[in-house]
Amino acid sequence: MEHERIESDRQGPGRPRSEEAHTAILTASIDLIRDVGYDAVTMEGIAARAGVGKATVYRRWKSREALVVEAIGRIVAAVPDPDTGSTRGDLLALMTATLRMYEDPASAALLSGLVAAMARSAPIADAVRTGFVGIREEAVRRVLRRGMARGDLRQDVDLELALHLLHGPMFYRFLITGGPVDAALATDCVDTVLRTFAPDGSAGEHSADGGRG
Amino acid sequence: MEHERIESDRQGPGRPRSEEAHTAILTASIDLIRDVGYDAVTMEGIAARAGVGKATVYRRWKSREALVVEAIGRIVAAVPDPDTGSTRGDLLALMTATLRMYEDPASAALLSGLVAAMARSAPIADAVRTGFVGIREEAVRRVLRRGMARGDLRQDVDLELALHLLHGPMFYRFLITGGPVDAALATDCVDTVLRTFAPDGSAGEHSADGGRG
Amino acid sequence: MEHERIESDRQGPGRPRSEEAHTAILTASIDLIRDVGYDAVTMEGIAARAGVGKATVYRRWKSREALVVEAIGRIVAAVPDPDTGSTRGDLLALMTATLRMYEDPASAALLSGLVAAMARSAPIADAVRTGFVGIREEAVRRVLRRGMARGDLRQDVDLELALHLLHGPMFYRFLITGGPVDAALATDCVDTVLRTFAPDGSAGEHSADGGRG
Amino acid sequence: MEHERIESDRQGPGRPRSEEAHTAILTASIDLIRDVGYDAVTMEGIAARAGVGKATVYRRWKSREALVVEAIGRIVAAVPDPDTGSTRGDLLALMTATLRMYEDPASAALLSGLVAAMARSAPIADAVRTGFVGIREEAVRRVLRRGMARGDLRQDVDLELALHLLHGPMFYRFLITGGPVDAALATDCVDTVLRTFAPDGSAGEHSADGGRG
DNA sequence: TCCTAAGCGAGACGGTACGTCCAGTCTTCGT
DNA sequence: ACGAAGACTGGACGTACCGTCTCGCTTAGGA
Repeated sequence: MEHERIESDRQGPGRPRSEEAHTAILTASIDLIRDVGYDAVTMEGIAARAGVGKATVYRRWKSREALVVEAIGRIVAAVPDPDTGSTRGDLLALMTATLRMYEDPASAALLSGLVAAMARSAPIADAVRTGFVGIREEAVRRVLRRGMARGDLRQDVDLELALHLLHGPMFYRFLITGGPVDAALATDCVDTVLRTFAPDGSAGEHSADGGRG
Repeated sequence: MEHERIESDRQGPGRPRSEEAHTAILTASIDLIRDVGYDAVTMEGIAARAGVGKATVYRRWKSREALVVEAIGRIVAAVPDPDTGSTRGDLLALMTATLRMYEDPASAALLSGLVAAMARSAPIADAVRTGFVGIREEAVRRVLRRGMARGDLRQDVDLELALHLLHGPMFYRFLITGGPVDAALATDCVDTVLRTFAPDGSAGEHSADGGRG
Repeated sequence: MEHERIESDRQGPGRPRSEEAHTAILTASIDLIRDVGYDAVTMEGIAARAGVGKATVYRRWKSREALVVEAIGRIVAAVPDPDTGSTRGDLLALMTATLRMYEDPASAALLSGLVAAMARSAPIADAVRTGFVGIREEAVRRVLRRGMARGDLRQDVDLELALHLLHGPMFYRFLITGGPVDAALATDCVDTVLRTFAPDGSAGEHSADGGRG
Repeated sequence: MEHERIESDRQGPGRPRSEEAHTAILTASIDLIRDVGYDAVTMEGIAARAGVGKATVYRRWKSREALVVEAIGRIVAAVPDPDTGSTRGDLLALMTATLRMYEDPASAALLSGLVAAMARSAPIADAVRTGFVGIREEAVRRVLRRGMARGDLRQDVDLELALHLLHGPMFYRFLITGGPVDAALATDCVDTVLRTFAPDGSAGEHSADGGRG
């Protein structure tokens, strides 16, 4: 998440960085994204709105993307670790959390910007993969492993394929088709995974219709 | 596609517009998107690379977006309309064509640039959707409808879901996880779709293993 | 004088440079030097005061120094070439003209600014020497040569020494002691020069008292 | 000389100021003037070169000028009080001491900077007048008064005019014409003063040629 | 032997100006 | 009336210093 965040954890010499300024900058960033849109957000504008010098912004984040990543990270960072008793319930809970990210305009704007940044910058891509995406993927893996242990799924589930089947379609719809990223799509993806990796003797237990109708 | 293109079809008085200049500008745009990415493309840079005055660019397109939209239209590559006899063969043929796009470094760079552009510009997003993506999706729909007619698939296939299950995972891997977009993934997706929408009496006809081993 | 001026005499293609902008920039520069002093003059301030973009300033002058040098050139006031019939009268006329420069608050402020600029910039110093000071010195030399020809002065007058004796004390008082730069001082300097370089047989013709009492 | 020096003579409670830091700052200042020139000297650079915090510099001097004045004061402070037996010898001794100041590059750079500072700051101007200039002027007055008592000069010497005739020309040459401030000029000035204020019966005792040839 | 006060190096703070780049518009000349 | 060339105003970029303000840490004198 802090992919380009300039770290300074240890308390070295010198005046410590102001947490006030930090917060003011992040708040200003979010406000500006919401007010004028991601493209119109400038470092100069953020500094001015936050009542902060430009150098204070650059001291903490090397780029606008890095800053916005952290800003929005404050909103969408929480990823649940659901335990509803059924694999289907757990997966739906995770997907619903992800849905909320797509549905919130600010988060969606950030996500678009992140993808644009990832397309051109390997470091940003890595950071987003490990920080932003990684924790969501790990949550999915946890649920799937629990499902295998529980017997809801086959023992040889291809975790990576399942992951792609769950996240890929929503991502594609969000970025490419521009259609609604809604509960129906999420449910379809979950049921597709459940059917694909259903235990041998129970094919059809979760029918595609069962999840929607 | 020509959403913001400034038209001038009628042959008024004075020197007619140079078709050379037109082409040079579009070519320069595509080259620059490939080389430096959409964000780093500037009108100034396009004009310079095309050996053209800035006013000449603005005279024809009123924004960078409008220009890029038209440039994209020029590179909508031909998409095959395979008829191998089986739905699985047809889908694999389509996916293989798409694969080649991801695998070719130049195409991949362009694709990244397009996504970045889409993320920042609704008109570009629309243009890419209807032009670039649309023809690929239509090819998939044709194959799926033929499969339904042929009896390879259920009669009530959710075309949109199928489409997302086919393209989403590859797209996600390409942009987000950065992993290999290869035949294995393509085959898994095809088989997932075939199983999900298999006719009622023939579940398991195409096993996931069968498509890979 | 145009030491760092960026030349563009030939009329190439493209929009010609605006003479309006040029004048506005120079005027703004002079005004600002007068108002806030050389050190406090900034390119940003000049551009703002002139109602001009910064790039327009930098397109014409590479540096603040280069700009100020040309601005100075514009204010090289006319220097009289008096011919009162006597060397003493001519010198007093020249010194009175110089006096007016010291006495006028605006000119004095500008002069201070120039000296400050000269102390920090060799190119500016050169420009002031040749453009501002030079013509005044040449006027003094003309009068002295005429005095030598007329027989008011010795034939071997050390022109440079005379020049320093005339201008040095007033300059010193203006900048260093801060005392009044008045007619009394000017007259004393003139008479000192006349006595120092009086023809051999006429020492004391112009007594120091004679010029004041 | 310590015009803006911040005093702290009394030994209050708390840690006393480090004489090491003091010396390091002054040394760093002189080194930097010599190395990069007065213009390029920054408080930040001085502190860094001295291995000292910026606050330590500002605690002692409130401006760059104040600091540099003291720094160079350590070199050029001494003014002789010559007694060679003749007024001419005494004046030449004083002027030679002043000459050395103009000839030393570091001192000359400081002098330029001081004039620039004086041109804009009354407090600095006053401080330089009373400190830097004052002690030199007082030395000249002492010598002239001794000359009057001795009978080398008239009893009604205009001390201020004499002072201006001695220092003005050198100062003018240094700042304005940029020519050499050398012994020849100094001697000419001294002899001009001696002739101007020679006792009534002894005009020409010190001819201009006598002082040079 | 602690306490208090002021010093210390370090470096972050809100700012200002730098010199560059590009946006989008506006002239000029030559074709 | 087009073309290219390039100047125009405007404004964001990322950097360097400004002079001030904390930090944690000495380093003294007085309690």
